[in-house]
Amino acid sequence: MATERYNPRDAEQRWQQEWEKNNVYKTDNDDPREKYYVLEMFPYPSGRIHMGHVRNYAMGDVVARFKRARGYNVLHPMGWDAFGMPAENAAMERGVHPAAWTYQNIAAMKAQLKVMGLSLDWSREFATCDVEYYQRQQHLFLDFLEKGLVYRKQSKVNWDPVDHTVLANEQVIDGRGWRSGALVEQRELTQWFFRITDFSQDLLDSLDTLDQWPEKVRLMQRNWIGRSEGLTVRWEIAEGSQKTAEREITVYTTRPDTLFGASFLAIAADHPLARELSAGNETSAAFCDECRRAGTSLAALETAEKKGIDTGVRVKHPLDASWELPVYIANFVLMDYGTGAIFGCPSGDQRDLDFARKYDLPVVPVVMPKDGDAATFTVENEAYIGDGVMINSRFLDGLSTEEAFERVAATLEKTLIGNQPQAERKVNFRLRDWGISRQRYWGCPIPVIHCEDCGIVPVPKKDLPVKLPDDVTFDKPGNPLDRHPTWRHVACPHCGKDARRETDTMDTFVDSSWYFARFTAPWEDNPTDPKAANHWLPVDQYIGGIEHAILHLLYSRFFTRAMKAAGHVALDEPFKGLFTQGMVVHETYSRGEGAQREWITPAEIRIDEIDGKRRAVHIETEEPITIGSIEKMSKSKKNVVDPDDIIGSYGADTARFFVLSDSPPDRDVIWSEAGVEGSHRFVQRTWRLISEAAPALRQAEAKPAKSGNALEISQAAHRTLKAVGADYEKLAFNKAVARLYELVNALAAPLTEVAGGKADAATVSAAKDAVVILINMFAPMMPHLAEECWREIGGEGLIAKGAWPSFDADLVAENEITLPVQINGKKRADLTIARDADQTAVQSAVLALEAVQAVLNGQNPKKIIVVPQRIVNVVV
RNA sequence: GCCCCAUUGGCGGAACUGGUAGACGCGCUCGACUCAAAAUCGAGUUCCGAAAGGAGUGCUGGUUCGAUUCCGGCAUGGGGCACCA
Repeated sequence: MATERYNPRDAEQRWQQEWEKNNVYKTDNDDPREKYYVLEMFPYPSGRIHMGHVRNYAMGDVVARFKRARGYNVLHPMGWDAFGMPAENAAMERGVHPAAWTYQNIAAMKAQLKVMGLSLDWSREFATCDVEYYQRQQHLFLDFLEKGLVYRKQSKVNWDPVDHTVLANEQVIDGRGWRSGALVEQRELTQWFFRITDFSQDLLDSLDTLDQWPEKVRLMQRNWIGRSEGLTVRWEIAEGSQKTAEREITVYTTRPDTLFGASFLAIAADHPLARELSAGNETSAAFCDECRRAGTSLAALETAEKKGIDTGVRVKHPLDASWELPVYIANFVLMDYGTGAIFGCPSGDQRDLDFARKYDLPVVPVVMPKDGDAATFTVENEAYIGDGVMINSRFLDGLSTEEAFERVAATLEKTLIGNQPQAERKVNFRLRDWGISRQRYWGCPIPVIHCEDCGIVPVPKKDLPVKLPDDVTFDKPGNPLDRHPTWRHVACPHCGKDARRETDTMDTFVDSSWYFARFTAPWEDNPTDPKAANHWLPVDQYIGGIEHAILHLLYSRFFTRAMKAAGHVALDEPFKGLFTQGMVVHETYSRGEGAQREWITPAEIRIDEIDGKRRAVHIETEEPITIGSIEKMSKSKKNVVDPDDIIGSYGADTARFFVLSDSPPDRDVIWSEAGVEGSHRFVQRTWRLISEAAPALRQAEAKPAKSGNALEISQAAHRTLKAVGADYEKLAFNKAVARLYELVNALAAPLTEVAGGKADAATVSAAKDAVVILINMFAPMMPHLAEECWREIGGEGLIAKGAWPSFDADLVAENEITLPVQINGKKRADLTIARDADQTAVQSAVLALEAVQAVLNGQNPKKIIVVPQRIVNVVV
């Protein structure tokens, strides 16, 4: 009777070869069945996959296999997000060419993914650094340029004055360059931009149609796009104040109702007026420089202490010309948003209030809560930002905030200064155009040529691709394309004169903004084959980390619209269903500080617990290591766990099953191996139960029992089948796992009986039916074990090509239900009663219960609440 | 700083649309098998309490017959903030 333990090392390889031999996962674009496109966000080829990848791809694979079993023609491709900074860093640190480094990493990671047994169509694989891919991206860029979706403008970068290099925000640590340690400056460069703001309103409105996206992602995008309705208001500069060439300052405000609470104007350091004043004033120039040094990131800007300086310029209040207000240059005002100038109403905005207190500016409350008292309402250290009733606001007093908004808007629209209205209604978006220029080598070259006579000349499509030169060096700082001896020299396609290539490459977000479309016909000479793209798109189920909730997804949505404008696809929204899986997070470990800080992988350290305190030491050197915060697994922080150990000891199925168990897939998990033994036990237990019963099962016909002893077996199997199918549809893998455990627990005794030859024919048939269902249910999660079990019980063909079984409705229905009985909201008893019993029957049955009688003590209950099919609550 | 999310036993978590809190797994305890161990099987396992019973879903206040679930405030942790991908 004893069978051998399941050996994943042997079985997994065998079945992977079998699938490959049969081309099971190769997708035919002309297959007539209904399509289903499932896609996981493709990985950056950092070198090794980590548990976060395993989790992501295991989920996608369950969906792919499940949908295949449900009869769909499934597209499930894989590729590589292969351009980006780490390859250049490796080149600088180790002298490897970025291409060599990247392709080696891809080979290593592909091997790891292969071991996982994913049902991917590898024939469609590509890397974004393949010339064949980025050539089509250049084609798209030229099309967008032609459609007016691309332009150039001045924009700021982090400049390292020692390394002569543009730094990413990530590379700026406490205002200094990560390698040189030099204070980072901001430099203005002319850079390329995509006009994503052309689509602001549409990108916002269409969020409502994405009903298969998580609400939180839609909300984040809505806030990011940041539509606001407000007023631009012109403030005249008062005579007799600081001299300036300007006559007025235009301010954007969403709160014109609070105009009578204004106590200052604040302008950005890059505002034309600030620049003008700085030219002749050292203090103001120094302050503006300081603001610019703060870094390009919004987070850095907003966490910095709020500061400003008085320019000496005074402006006239738009509703009272005799009222003059000071104009400050302030570090919290952004030139990119609105008009680069605001009016500060300290009582209605916390930031303005802090600023006013700091510089001793008046604070006049102008809005109070509806039920407030105007005589006593004051604002001290907390601004009142809500809606309410206007006070201290002259002709607005007593109005609601909305009414006041309208009155001010109507008044100022009619007031003319120099024949122009003083104010105009304006819809404003927080969303900015997408800067795609990168001063780096390892990216897609922007296919443009600069000619002294002809200006900017697009590279003709017939001259594509603009290939990256291979012979580059990274021993010197700066962009290798810039200092390449020949690459940038080229004849102008227009006039033939000597000209130079654009040396900026594209942001890697561009690469990932259309790869999903390329997968539909990766062999096509044009960027897409519109027929294939329109057949497969939108992606039915897109799965990836929540960290991409805004940028990647928004850029892809824009790109799809731009591609539509250029005729490459016929749709707006690329992703119909989105699932944001939680991240696999882990503690970080490091030694050294600041720019010297060096990250250490978990594999290199040991955790000791001394007096209840956790301490980390380096295994090799025994030196103490700093335990840092818990963060998403990333190559840069090295807090990654390689799945090879787990797959090596337990097999891919156990690893897949384990990462799908327990945690809800959209929740972050702190990585821990505790519990992997349980998953492995389940694999072995399932194999043992099935293989021991297999000789008997092979002979039997699968037939659910409708009555008798075996009924329970069939009910358990069919109820689980219904529930697991629903779980897979919702991507609730952890729940499916729990149900499978329950079913196997329930089948253990009958299968042992069958194996021992002690079961009657009806039981053997019901057991066979249950086992067939069981194997099909765990097949999407543990495909190798499923094939092995399937063959063992004499199944025909491959489970990977099999159809999802259907459940028997009679077996799923419940005739009797057990109602919990509460007394005053606390459960005191159970009542088992026919499912269709009516309210009165339930009530009298409840009153007859001993527990209820005891509490009632002969009296009548105050109230009995019967929630059909759910619960009874007796109120005493 | 701003936007979004999470918080339930020793641990991961379950609880459908407001209706039995703790399914399932891990760990632990006890038992069976064994010369012994591993593997396996069985029983128990929120906390307090001998028990009866009581308390309990980060904290706090509210709505409700009834709140892990809805609303207000707070705390802690995580993600994003436009050049990490």
